[in-house]
Amino acid sequence: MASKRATLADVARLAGLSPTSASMILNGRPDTRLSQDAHDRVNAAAEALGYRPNIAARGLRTDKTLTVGFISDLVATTRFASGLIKGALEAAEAAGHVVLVLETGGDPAREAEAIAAVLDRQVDGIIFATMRARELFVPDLPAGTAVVMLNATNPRFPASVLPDEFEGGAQAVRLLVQAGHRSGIALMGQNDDVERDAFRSATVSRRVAGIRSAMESEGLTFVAEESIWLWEPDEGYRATRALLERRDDIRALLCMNDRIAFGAYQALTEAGLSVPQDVSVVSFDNDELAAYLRPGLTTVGLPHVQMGKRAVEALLSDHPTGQILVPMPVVLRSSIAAAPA
Amino acid sequence: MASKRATLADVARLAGLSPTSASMILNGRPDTRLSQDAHDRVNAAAEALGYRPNIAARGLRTDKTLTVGFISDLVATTRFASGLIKGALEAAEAAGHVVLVLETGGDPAREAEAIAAVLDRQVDGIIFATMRARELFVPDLPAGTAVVMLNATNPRFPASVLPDEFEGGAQAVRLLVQAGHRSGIALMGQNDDVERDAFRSATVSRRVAGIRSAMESEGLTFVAEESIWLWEPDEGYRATRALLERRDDIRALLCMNDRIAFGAYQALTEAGLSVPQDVSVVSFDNDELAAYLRPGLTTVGLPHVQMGKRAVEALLSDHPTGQILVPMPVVLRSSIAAAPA
DNA sequence: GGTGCGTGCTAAATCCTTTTAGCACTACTA
DNA sequence: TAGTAGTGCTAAAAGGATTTAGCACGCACC
Repeated sequence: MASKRATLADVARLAGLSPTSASMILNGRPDTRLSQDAHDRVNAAAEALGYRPNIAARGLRTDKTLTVGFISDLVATTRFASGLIKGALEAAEAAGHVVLVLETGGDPAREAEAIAAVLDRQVDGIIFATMRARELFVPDLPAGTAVVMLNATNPRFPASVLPDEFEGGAQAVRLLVQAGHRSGIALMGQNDDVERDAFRSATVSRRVAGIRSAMESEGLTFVAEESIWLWEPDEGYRATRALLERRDDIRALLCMNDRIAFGAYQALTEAGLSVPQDVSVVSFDNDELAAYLRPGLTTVGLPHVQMGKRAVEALLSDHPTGQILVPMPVVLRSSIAAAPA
Repeated sequence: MASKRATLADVARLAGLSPTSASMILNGRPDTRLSQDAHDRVNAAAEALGYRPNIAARGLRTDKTLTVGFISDLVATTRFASGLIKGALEAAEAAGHVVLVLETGGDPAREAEAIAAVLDRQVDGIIFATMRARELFVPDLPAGTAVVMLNATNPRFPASVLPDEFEGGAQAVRLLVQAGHRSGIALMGQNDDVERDAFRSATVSRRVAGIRSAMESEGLTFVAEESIWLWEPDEGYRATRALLERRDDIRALLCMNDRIAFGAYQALTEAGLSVPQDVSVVSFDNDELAAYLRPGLTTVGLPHVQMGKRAVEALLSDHPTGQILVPMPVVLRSSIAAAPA
């Protein structure tokens, strides 16, 4: 029904003023000496016509499109991705912006395409997100393009948002220590001797560093460190089973992620050990999984939504720069019990 | 470095022609009588300057923005959401379009805002997506706006994309029947007597209809139907436990979704029954979960990605209309065994 | 009575494309 | 020799906003 959108000219005409005046009034320009009467007439006219500015036309003149580009390697794989997107959408909405989401699959050609596509649309800034934090290659961009790296880093773009993995790693250790665990703690998923050269991601190494630092300052050592190549339930199951066959003094498992912990649960159950009475378990990520397990898995979560939010906020601030470390929330459930005295 | 984007005028100047000619040549206008030489010069100039058209400016003139709006109630909750988005992005990319993603949380006010925001940006069409298929209320839109409902329906907008739940439900039944199960089958999550008035969603009722239809045409009946209010692991666990205490003739569980099945696994394990030797399990959705379980859960999946894809394809077709039912894929894992002869 | 100033408003340019209408020229026809 | 047709190209408008520069008027002042 609504035949055509009203334009500024329509509003001006209805108010009996020039488009210039209408524009100034609707934009609340200060220092303009238009009469109160003119204000009233324009506002009434805009209201009556349901006027909304055409953002493309405005952008042509002002170079602001109230739109940001979100270019991600993967969108659908993990809950991580959607959390980042959700956070970005929230912050954008709060700032009256809107988000163009593109996926590259990590393919440089698609990435170049994606960049071109958002640039063609004159976005106000671009967020580059990766699902596994890594150093991301980014092709050349016109100077002055605002860029924030999300869960990624790049030397050319100083602004980045990352989870505070070091502190998160330390917190996981402290959870066990606070419950009285000082011995029989195994680290599942990481063994520096084996994996020295296996670069996983920038953030994982910080997670490990945080873990080791906290262990050291508590004066503790792991009773075992199981290297796990693929951090998936199957591998977690296998590694835990092997560990339990070798030793009978395991009292706590510090798992590098929830999927490993999931596998560990199964191995523990099979071995007739119950969580947390016999063995406490703590891990990382706060996957959907962690809530489904019985007993619920205590885990140090990845703050996806917060990260997405902070990234957009940084992007829309005057000069996005510096590294933002977002705290990882401790999600307490029921997988840690007090160590036997 | 790149100081400013080259404009069409720059290209024209470099080629020694008018912007008109440059535009026509670059857009491959037929029936124009510009010389081969002119073509060559313009193309060379565009190449040299790295010219890319400003889509906003073009849109101003042509009313095409190569952009679609994707308005969803939830973005981050389920893997479902990201699957839909991923599919939409893929199809859009293939068509040279780009996607504006907005989230409304199901709140009518935010929904109205979202619609206004995409309309302000002159999108070529809008997709309304919901995470639990339902009849979605949509405020008035300017006539002629292309709209496709995704996982939702609305009488005012005839085009919609839905999973083929009827057929999917039937397939789940057939999986059991093909394995020889003809008795001792329990339906977990649905009992018509109890839930007659509890409207879950348009698609769930079709799923149920498909299940019942297939059971009937096989001449079978359920040995038990457990109503489950919230389709989460905890409830699935509880319901299954209760069922197993009541009866000892259960040979197969048809679960309404994977999370119920997950809870059922736990109850079965506790009862000393193994999947699939003692009890076969089949369910719906193909959650991430389903792959993590041991043994892997055979499930009739929701075709998220396909659905997102089809929705955008429909939207960009001449006249989006009609209901598109996307087949639900059977994902075979290891949770169904042959029934004892 | 000329100058200066404040007041209230607008014409026109600009952003970058596409598109309509038509110009200027040559070659050919009648 | 005027008229027609074809060829190769362009001027200018349009699309919807913002912004710069400045007009016209009334009033006070010396």
